[in-house]
Amino acid sequence: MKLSTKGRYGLRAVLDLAVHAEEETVALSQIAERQGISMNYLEQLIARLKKAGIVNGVRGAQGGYMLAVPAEELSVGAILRALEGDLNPVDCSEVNHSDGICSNSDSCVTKYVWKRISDSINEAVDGIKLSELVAESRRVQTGTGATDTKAKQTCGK
Amino acid sequence: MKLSTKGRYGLRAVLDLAVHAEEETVALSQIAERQGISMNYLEQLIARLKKAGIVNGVRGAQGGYMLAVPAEELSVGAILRALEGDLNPVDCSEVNHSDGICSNSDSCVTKYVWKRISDSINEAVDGIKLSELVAESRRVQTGTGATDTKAKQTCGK
DNA sequence: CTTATAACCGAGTAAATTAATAGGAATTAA
DNA sequence: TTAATTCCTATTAATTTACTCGGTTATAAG
Repeated sequence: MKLSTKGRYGLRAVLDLAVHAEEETVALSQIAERQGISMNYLEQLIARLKKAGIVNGVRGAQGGYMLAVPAEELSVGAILRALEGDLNPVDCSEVNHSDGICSNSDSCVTKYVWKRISDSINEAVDGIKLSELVAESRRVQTGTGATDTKAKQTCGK
Repeated sequence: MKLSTKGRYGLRAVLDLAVHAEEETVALSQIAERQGISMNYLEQLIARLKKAGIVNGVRGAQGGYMLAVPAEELSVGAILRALEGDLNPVDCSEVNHSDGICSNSDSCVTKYVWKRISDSINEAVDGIKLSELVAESRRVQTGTGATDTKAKQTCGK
């Protein structure tokens, strides 16, 4: 029941992009360095975000990436789903029945549980906008002046 | 972001035990057959449940397992945590800070997100009692008369 | 007392998934 | 034309999951 590095790294990458939104485009190499993530790997993550319409890429020299959607309108849920796939705790084709229960099998009573978990996760992440994280990030960084030091990996590694 | 078979099979096993609570003890072989799960593997799952004080084992002939706690007092959350470990989406030692944020690193802003997810999952599963599932199970089975047929695996496999 | 039954225990293995690496092709500003 | 950069696909390494297997211990019943 863990998020993979896709979700963890990927959300940080999008946040990095949002924090540097005034820079028009941000090269992947910059994000990779700031966040301490392999650039090759990050490339794969950003590809998912691009496919989902969350970021836009600009090719060629001086190119890079930018948010395709304003941070105020972008939910953490949309970002995580783009990176991780759906956030359901169990793959169950019938989990979306009207009542969440199929009448066929005893084992499917537990689907009720999976549906409740799924709903609560999605509700939580859809309720957080990227702009909230940007604001929090600025609050935390303010006053240190050490914005160019490589981010230490104290969690989520 | 998926629950493993530990959680999926294990919850079904506990539910099976609760549904057959009048039988004093239930042998693992019976649960395994009814639920279509390998007995050897189930053994490992039940060991976790036992360690967590959720079930009791009775050794020897005519032995088996029984719930250690009434189904009304047993939450799905306690069961899943016993089987899966904590239900946090990210292992982060600092996630439990008073405000959920550490002032050290930019990357830790995302901890705010992990904490919100974590809280919502735990709230959801702690709010479901095993007895609710037992009631639902009886409701679904009523009228079929086919209680001895092997449960079909239509989901959660 | 013996035997069958069933919990209990730990090691080992196969399969799947995740995380990452690597190499190159296409595009574009300077 | 060249350097920078995205874009694309394949391969490999590492980790985790999902089991299997072989045994030991306890106990009810004959």
